[in-house]
Amino acid sequence: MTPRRASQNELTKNVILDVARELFASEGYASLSMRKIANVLQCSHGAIYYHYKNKAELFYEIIANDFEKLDQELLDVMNDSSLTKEDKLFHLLYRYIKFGLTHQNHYEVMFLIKDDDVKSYLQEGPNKSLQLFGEVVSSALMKPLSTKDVYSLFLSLHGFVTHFCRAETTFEDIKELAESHVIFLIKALK
Amino acid sequence: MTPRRASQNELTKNVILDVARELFASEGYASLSMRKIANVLQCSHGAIYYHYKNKAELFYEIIANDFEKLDQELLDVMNDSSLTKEDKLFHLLYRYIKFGLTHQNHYEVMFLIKDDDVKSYLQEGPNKSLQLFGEVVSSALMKPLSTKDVYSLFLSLHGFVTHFCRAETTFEDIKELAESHVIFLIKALK
DNA sequence: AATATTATTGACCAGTGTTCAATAAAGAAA
DNA sequence: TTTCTTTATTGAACACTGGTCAATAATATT
Repeated sequence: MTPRRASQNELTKNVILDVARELFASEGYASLSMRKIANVLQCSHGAIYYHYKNKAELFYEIIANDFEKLDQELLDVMNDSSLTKEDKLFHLLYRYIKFGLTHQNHYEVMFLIKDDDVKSYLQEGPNKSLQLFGEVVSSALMKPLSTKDVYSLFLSLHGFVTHFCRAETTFEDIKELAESHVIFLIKALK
Repeated sequence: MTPRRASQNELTKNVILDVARELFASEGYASLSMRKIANVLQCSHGAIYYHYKNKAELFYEIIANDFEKLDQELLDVMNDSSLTKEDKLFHLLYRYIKFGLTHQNHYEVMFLIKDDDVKSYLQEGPNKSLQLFGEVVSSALMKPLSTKDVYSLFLSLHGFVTHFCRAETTFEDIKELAESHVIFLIKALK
């Protein structure tokens, strides 16, 4: 049996997470195998399973962070006192798109993947973000939105992000289109 | 070596397609393996590769059909003389959603799957449908739509379908929501 | 020093898409 | 009818995947 690694370069959750996060951002969920991660970490794939029950759990820990980042981003726009209410509304939607397209592989796991193992970990994340989204948009609009309208608005943004995630387009490439999409949606709100 | 099957129950593209289409509708792309199809067909999985280069090619042949069905559905609404222009617009959007949600696994491959093998077969399909969609909506709206607005409208519907595909919700379950989503989007068009 | 705990390994399992030599069946040519 | 060719089929093999687990090495505790 090969000797166990020295405690200097101990395999911790954090070490795994750092490596996995980076690989994941460039390779995506399906393409990134536990063995590939283990390879970069210079450990056996079995070792990862000591720290994480399975692939879905490992990836959820990465994603959980992203939901917080997304929520924070929405709140940041909301609390930016240099923006008018009108501008806030625009930027809320615009920033959502930007977030999705600059973290495409993350967005995929957050909102797109059908895999049951993955979904079992995604309980509050999406709902919480959706709720915050609704509150924040309502407040920027200065008019309470119906749940249905929040849904429509959110899903319309979601469709935009989804489409360009699939096409692996960068945000820079569709900036103008994103802008016009947001303007399009704001018209529906009035 | 096991004797080759009698020519009576010959393995043809059509036989494969029929079985694959059905299994695929209930199991989805990722979960349906070539071996499972072969199993139902009572042949070896290798035999399928004689007729189809790979899994993606087989599934594309199924999907190609679906694009035609979708296009036809849009045209049917367009040519329904019992509908006013206003109603046509509504039904175009509504029927798009209905189509997506009643053929979820098909929709997934048509517009959602990231897999490079699959995408290599999906060249004209989506673009052609999008173009038709734009023409047909413009005509129902009695006002030419900018490419950007067609995109926005389409992606907003797409987001709706995508979301409920992921959640594996039936169309019946979100009929009212679909209706309000369509109304929401029509507001943006005016 | 002996023992218990923790972390790691790698063989193994069942599954995947795909390839391909072997071969059986059917059809054409002699 | 016999030979040859073409076509369709099989199933072993390959390189992967996520996941499990007994063996064991390193570390902590007694």
